[in-house]
Amino acid sequence: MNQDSILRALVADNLVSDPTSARGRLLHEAARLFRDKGYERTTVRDLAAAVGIQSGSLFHHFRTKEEILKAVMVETIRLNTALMQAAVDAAETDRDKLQALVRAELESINGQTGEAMAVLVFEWRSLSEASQAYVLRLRDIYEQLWLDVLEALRHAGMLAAEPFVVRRMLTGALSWTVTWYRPDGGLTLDDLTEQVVAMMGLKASRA
Amino acid sequence: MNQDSILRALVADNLVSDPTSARGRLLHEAARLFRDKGYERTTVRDLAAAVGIQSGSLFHHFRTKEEILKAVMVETIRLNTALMQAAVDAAETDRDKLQALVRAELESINGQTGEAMAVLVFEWRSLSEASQAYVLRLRDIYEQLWLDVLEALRHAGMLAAEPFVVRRMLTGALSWTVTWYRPDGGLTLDDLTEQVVAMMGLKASRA
DNA sequence: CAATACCAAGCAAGCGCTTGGTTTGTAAAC
DNA sequence: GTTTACAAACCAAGCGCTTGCTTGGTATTG
Repeated sequence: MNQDSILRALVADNLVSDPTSARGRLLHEAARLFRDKGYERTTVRDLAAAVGIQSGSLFHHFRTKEEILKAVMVETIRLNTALMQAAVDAAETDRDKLQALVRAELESINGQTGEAMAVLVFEWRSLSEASQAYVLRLRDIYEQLWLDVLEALRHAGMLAAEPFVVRRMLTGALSWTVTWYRPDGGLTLDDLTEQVVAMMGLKASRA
Repeated sequence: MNQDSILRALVADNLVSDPTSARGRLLHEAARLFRDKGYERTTVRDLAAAVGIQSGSLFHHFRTKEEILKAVMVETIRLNTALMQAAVDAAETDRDKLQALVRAELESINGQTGEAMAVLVFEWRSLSEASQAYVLRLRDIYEQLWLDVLEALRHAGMLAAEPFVVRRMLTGALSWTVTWYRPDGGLTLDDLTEQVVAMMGLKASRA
């Protein structure tokens, strides 16, 4: 399963919008605008202009502006959960699984879905409470992928801190790369992955 | 130099507003509101109501709403830079200095100045470019404190990754605690500091 | 008696969203 | 293979409300 086929499978199940459809293009532009200017500073007129329609026509596709924000977040989580799952499945050892997760999350934050991931981090409070609860449930699935791997490492004596603390620190550290990492800065995502794993100082397995 | 005397010195030099003055109280309330609802969602009427005056009266103290956001950020950085400097100076070894910095930053994020620190992280884009540039210069001083310590550790062979990468990861990891850490959750800031330092897996000095 | 701090009222602009009507794509009916 | 039918997609206009900020005047304080 490569990235493209994972995306296609989700589109087929109607869990993610086809990027070439009107809805898909709007969500992509919305993610970019929300990241660049913030949700509140982005007007429905901005969103409409970005896809070349009138502001009123937006409401043919979405009932409210907030629904657009929610859709950006929901679809992003769905896609990345599937990508993460594939990354974990493809790795052999727990250490490799962790490295694969770090690499995949860095990719999701700084690659194709980067705009949407930044929105997920920085525009959280602009979601209504009901939407927050919904997105949170999706996020839990995603987080469990991490915790399973970290707990295995902890159990093997390779991890010096509590898995849930480690995961939260990693969430912050990796999310934050969106504010400073630039692929043309002489540091590849592989380099970065290596540095992160090195920094964590995993010990040799007791087993 | 304890924390109170550091604050008093800054107030005396007019670098930070007296927390008991009208301006100081407004900035404190503004930080709280900006963190809770975001800068854009917080209206000047909200701000005025929080200190018990009319919205128009705000503009006697600040020329624009953005100036309030800028003041929150500037004063917070000034205070925390001074606190950090004191923490570093008080520690002996480089390892202890790092631990002191981690502890101090966790304190600043989750303690008294927590609201303002969260604003600094999440409301950055709401600042005008001119203000961003100004705040960035102040931040550089603060960051250099960290880099000096991390470079010393690296030089001693205790650090497995590049200092500037480590600092950026730490910035993200520690900032992120504001979204999940609760002091009443059975984990003290000391515990957390310990876990962070443990997670980094500092090696024994070569010296 | 001047400066500082505030109030009451409201303006101009921009906001999300609605409305009534027109175009466009598609596919069956003839 | 043209006509008819109809929904989806869109436009032009603008409504009602909120926003940051201004104005002219009044207390309060040293």
